[in-house]
Amino acid sequence: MLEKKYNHKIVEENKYQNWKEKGYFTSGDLSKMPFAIVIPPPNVTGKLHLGHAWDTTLQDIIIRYKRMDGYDALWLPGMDHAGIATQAKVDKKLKEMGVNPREMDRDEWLKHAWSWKEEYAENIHEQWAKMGLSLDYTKERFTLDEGLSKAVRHVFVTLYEKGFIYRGVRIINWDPEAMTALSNEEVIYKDEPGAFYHLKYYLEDKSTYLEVATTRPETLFGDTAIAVNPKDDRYKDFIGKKVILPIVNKLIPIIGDIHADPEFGTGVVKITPAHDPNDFEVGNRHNLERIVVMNPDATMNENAGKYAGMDRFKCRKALLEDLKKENLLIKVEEIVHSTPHSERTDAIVEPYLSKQWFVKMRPLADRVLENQKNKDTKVNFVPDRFEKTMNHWMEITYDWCISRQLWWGHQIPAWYKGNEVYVGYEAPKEEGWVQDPDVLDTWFSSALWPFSTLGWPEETALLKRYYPNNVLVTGYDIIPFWVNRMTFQGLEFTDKRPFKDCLIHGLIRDKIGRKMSKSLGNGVDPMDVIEKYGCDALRFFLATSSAPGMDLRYDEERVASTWNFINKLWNASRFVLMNIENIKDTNIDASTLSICDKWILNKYEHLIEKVRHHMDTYEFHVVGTEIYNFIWNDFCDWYIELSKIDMNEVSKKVLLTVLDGILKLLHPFMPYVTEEIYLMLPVHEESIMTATYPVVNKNYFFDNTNMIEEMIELITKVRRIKLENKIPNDFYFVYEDESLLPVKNILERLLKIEEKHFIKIKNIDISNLKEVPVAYFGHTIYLYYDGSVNEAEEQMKKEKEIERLKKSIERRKKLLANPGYTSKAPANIVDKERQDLEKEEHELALLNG
RNA sequence: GGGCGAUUAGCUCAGUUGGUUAGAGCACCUGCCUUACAAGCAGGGGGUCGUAGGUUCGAGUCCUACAUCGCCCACCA
Repeated sequence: MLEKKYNHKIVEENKYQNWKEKGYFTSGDLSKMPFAIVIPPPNVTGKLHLGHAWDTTLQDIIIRYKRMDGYDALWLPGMDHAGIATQAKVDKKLKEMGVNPREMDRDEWLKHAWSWKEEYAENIHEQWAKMGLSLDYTKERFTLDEGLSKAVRHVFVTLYEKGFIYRGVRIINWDPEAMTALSNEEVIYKDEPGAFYHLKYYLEDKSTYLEVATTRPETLFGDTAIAVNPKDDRYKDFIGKKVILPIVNKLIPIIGDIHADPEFGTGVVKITPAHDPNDFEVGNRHNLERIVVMNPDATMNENAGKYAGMDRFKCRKALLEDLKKENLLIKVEEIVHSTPHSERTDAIVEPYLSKQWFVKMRPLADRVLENQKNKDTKVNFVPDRFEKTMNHWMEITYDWCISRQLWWGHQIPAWYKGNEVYVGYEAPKEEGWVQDPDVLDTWFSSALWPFSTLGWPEETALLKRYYPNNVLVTGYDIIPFWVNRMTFQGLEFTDKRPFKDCLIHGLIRDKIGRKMSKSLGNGVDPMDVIEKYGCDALRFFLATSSAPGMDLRYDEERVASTWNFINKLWNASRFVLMNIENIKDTNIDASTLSICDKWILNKYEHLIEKVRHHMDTYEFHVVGTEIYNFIWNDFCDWYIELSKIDMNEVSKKVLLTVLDGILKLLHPFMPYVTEEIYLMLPVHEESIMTATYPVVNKNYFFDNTNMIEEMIELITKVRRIKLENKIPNDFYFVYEDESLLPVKNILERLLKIEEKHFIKIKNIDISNLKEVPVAYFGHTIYLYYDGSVNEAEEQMKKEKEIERLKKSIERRKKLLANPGYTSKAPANIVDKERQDLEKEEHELALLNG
C-alpha cells in the first residue's frame, strides 16, 4: 500500500539507474520509425543551472512521448569543450595553485584541462541523472573527441579549398584578458559613463586648430589622418592640409571622407586604422599607414613613446594630464556610451589589427535565406517569429573570425613554412612546417553538432537514420551563436537542414523578473529544488508554466503547488489501488457501463485527443492545464466521489483504465512518480517507459452524458444555496418530475439528504416550512427547511439575482433579435444562446414566484 | 535608428482559426478533520483585458496610432 503522503525522495530513488541498465534509453530498434534530438551540449565549465533544467526537460518530454508512442527515439547526449570559458577556468585554477599557466608547456597545460573536463563531465552526468533525462549514453559525444575533430578538419579544409575560409589582417575584437580574438557575437555592449575628450589638432602653420572629439585619446599614437566630410562647409577647405598630431608632434593629413558625420561631435574625426573598424576602412580608401599602439595585453607598445608599457587606461589618464599641460585639451564632455565587453571575461574589448582566419559568410548565409523560402526544407521555428531573428542575422552578417589564441580547442589544420601556407588533414611530410598554434572558435565545432555526432563525414548508418534531426530545443539567446551556424553548415555540408523543427524557449528569471546571475546572487540551483520538491515537481513546473518562446519566472510557490498536484495524483492512485485489488484486466462490456462511467470515459478519451494534439505542437502548458484539470476536477472531485456510491466491477475497471491512462499521459512530464504508481497497477508492462502512449478509443466516445453535467450543476447550486441560506442538514429535497430518480443515490449522498426527506412534491405536508425553488436545465426542485431567520437578507439576495437575470435575458434577447448575428454566427453558438435564454427565463419565473 | 515581445484578478501567468457572461495557481472570505488526500474538501468575492480610434452582427483576440516596460540587432570619432 502507498504511503499516505507522496515522498519524492523515496519515489525517485534507484529508478534512473534501473532504466539505464535495462537499456530503455538506448535507441536503435530498426523496426520503428526514427525520431532524433541532439542535446545542446552544455559547457564543461560548471554546474547546470535552471536554464539547462528547463531546456533538457522539454527535450525529455518530447523524447519520452515519442518513445512511448512507438518511435525509435534517439536523444543524443554530449558536452562542449567551450574553449575560452574552460581555458579561463583552468587558468584561474592553476593561478590559485601558484602556477603561471602561460609559462607552462602546451601539452602539460592540456593535461590539466582534460582532467578538468573529466571532473566536470562527471558532475554533469550526475545532474542529468537527477533530472531523469532519458539520454542514450551509448552514443554520447564530446566536441573534442576524435570523430568530431575529424569532422572539424574536414569542414575547415573543404571551406578553405572552396575559398570560403581565408587568412587576413583585419580589425578584430580583441580580449586583452584572455588574449584572444573574438567574434562579434562574443562581444556584449554595455552602456557606461565615459567622456568625449575634445582635443586641439593644430594646423601645420599653427594658424588655427581643428577640434577633434574622441572617447579613446590613448589611440592617438596610431592616428594617421583626421577626416572631415567633403560636404561640410566648415571644413572642406582644410582638406589636403596637414595637422600636428598632439604630443607626438608629427604631421598627418586632413582627408575628406564620408565617414565623418557633420552632425556628430565636432564633425572632425581622428583616423586610427589599426584600432577602429571604420577607421580601418577609411585607411583602405586613402592608403593610410596602420600603426598598432598596444600590446596584446592592452598595455601601450613602443609606438606610444614615453607611455610604452603603461596600461591603456593609465596611459589615457597620463596623456590627458600632458595634453592639459600643453593646452591641447579643450574640454571633457561627460557622456554615456556603449562599451564592448568580452562575453566570457568581461574585459573591455579592444578593436585590434591582427592576422586571423575568417569564414566568408555571404555565400553561406545566402543559401540559408534561399532555403527558408521553401516550406518543405526550411527550419520551422516554434514560435515562428524566431525565424526573423535568424533571417535578419543572415542578411547583415559579415565574415566570421574563427581563430582563437587559445590552447583548448581544435588546433587549426594549417601549417606554415616561411611564406608558404599548407591546409590539410595532416602535417606535410617534409621538414620545417610549423602548425598554426591557434585553435578554432568553439562554435565552429558546435555548428556541426547535429551531424558530426552521428559519424559525419562518414556516411554512417546513424547519419542516414537520424539526420536531419526532428527537433532542436534551445533558448532564443542562442540563435545567433548556434542555431544560425548549424543551419548554414548543415546546408553547406549535408545539403539538408540540420533539424526540421526548432523549438525556442525563453530565459529563466528570478521571481521579480531579473536574469539569474552570479553577481546578483539570485541564481537557483535545480539540485536544491529537486532535493526539496522532487524532480517531477520541478519538471512539471518548468514545462507548463509559460507559453512557447516566453520567459519564465522561477516561483517557488508554484513548484510547491505542483508538488501538491503530485500529492493529489498520489492519493487518487492510493484510492484506486485500495479498491481494485481483485481486478485482473480492463476489458469492459460497454453495455454494462453506468452513465457516470460513460461520462468519465468520454471525458478521458477527449483528454487524450487534446493532449496528443498539443504535444505534437509543443504546447506543453496547454497539455499541463488539460491534464491537471481533468485529474483534479473531473476525476478526483467527481468520478472518484461518484464511484464510492456504487463501487462495482465495472466502475473498478473504469477507475483502473483512467488511472492507467493519466499516468501514461503524465509520464513524459513526471517520469518518477508515474513509474512508481504504474508498477503497482494489477496490469502493467515491465516499466511505464515501455508501455504504449494512450490512443483514442472511439468506443468510449459517448454523446449522451449531459445528464451528469446537469446533475453536477444542480448539486453545486444546491450546495451554494444551502451554505448561503444556512439551511440545516434535515432539509427536504422535493422533486416534481421523475427525471432525477436515476441519480437519487448520488444526490442523497453528495447533498447529504436524509433518505426520507427525498420526496415527490405532493407526498407530504410541509407547508409550514420555508420553500426555495431551484431551477436547473428546464426542471425545478424545491428545498424546504425551517428557516425563520435572515428574511430580509434573503430578500435582498433574491432581488439582486432577479436584477442580474433580467439584464442577462435582455442582452440575450437583443442578440437573438439581431439578424446579422443569427444568420452569420455558427448554428451551435446560436443554439447555445437560445438554450441559455430559456434557462434564465425559467429561473426568473421561479424567483418571481 | 531597425526589429521583436509584453501590458489580462492583489501577485505570477494562460487564453487555439474573432463567437458575445475572460480562466488557473497562489493570496483572500465563509463553512467543514466526509473512511484517497486538512499540503485536503465544499462554496464565495475579486478583472470596463495599457490608452485612443477603426474593421465586424460580434474584438482580450484583427488593423492603425500612442504610452510604459523589456529584449535583440546596428551605430556610437
